[in-house]
Amino acid sequence: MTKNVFDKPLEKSTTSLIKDAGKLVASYPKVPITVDCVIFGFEESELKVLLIRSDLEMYKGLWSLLGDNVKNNEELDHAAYRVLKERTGMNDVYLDQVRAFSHPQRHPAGRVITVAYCSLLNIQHHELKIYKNELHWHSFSSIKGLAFDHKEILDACYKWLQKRIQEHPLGFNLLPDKFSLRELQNLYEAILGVSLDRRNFRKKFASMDLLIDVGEMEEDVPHRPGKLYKFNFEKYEKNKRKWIGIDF
Amino acid sequence: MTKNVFDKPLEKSTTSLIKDAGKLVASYPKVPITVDCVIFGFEESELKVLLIRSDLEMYKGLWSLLGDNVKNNEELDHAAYRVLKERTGMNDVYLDQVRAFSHPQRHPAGRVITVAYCSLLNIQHHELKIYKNELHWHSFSSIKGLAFDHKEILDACYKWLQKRIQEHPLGFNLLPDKFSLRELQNLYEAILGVSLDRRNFRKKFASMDLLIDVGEMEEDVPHRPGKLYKFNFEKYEKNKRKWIGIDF
DNA sequence: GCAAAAGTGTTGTCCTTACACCCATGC
DNA sequence: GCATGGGTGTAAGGACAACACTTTTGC
Repeated sequence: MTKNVFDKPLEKSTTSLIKDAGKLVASYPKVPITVDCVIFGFEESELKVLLIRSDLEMYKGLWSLLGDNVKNNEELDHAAYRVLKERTGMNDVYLDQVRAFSHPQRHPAGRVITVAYCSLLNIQHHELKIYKNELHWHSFSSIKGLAFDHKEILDACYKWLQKRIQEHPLGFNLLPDKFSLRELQNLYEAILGVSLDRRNFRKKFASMDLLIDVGEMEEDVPHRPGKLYKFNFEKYEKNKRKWIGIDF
Repeated sequence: MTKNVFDKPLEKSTTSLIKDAGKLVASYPKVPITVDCVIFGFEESELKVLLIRSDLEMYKGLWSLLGDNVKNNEELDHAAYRVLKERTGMNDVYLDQVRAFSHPQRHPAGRVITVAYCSLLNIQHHELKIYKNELHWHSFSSIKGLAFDHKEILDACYKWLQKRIQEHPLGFNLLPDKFSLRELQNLYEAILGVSLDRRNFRKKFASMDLLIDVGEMEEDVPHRPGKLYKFNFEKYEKNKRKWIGIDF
């Protein structure tokens, strides 16, 4: 039994209230915070990621995620959008927070905590406007080592993506406005790392009734052209699934 | 077109590598970091949460989550476990990171970023050993306002829990070792906020074949006693689901 | 014997899976 | 005409939802 003056749970403690919260917080250790953005794209049936060359001498030659420090009084979300804007010139992109990484040795210069953000975007739609530090798309599967712990962050975001894409229609952000069912299927197969039955895949999406036939066909393909569709975001938003089901 | 010296994406940039990473990081703004733990329990068919009285004068009388600042070179996970240990005396509890909260005004004393952790535990199993700041269990549904932005954090963790419990057998951490199907169903109903068909619920768990009949019955119940079960964690770990299914 | 919850089965519907053939186009 | 992928249907099996009655126990 602890001999504590507050032994009885429900007794009101009136002693030792802290008046100067500022002083308290001033006594906390302070840490540099960064955000790192994992930007996925899709092209030629392949999942891609935006990387830049690390500009640290000690990581010379290695690639790294798009990141920056978080400014004074800047929200993490804002910092992530800012990084994306500054590094790529892109707007109109949605970012999701994945999680924080805090190994004390994760940054060679001492402790830096980073918060990972993830996004998916349409390579055709979002032209890179800034190529500083050799910014460009890398095939996801070819990525071996990265600067810092960025490989670990990337892998965590990839798992996040795999899960997320099965529950939300994120995948459509990776495709052109108008896409064929084959492209859609390639996307899912590439991200989930499985192959899917074509007929069942098509039936699945047909039954969801969330694809709009735009009345056009593929062009410049060396085989029979497929129909083009776009995703019915409005309908999706209206009928969002209220999911109840125990499954493990 | 930007007139940038690195216009060509694939050209190797050999200029302006940063030699002194320490200096760079030293120039980053630094922020006090805290962790906050949302500890869920379950008792008398009700979802509960551990709270303490805020010890800030300005939040006098309000309840708050269990939190503390993150120490120098301390991992976030470690800090969360430490808080739990220090505040409750509990060991052997799993914590999951939910996400970071970073509104610049979320802490009255200035900017503090917090990372929320969530856990579920068996109230019977984990006796509170420390009652400092009136630590005790609160009925989740009765919680109105909390200090700081802790209500927002709590709500985010509740949503996280609802999703999580459908995909992972977390719920069993909230129950006694041996439990009846009724208790299990009460748990799911309380957390998901729905009512479930008893027969279908039992069939579902029967078909999973993850419950072990311990050959005992409930005692001291004012009605026909039910069989007691325990969860087969080993079998679950062996057969973990490889889930592929598009559903939104 | 009454209240309260335990325990149990069937049926219809829907979703998922597995599987094979003809069609349209470019070359 | 051949290669390439587009487009389609069906049957079986499994999961899920809806639904009501009998049993056991405490009081």
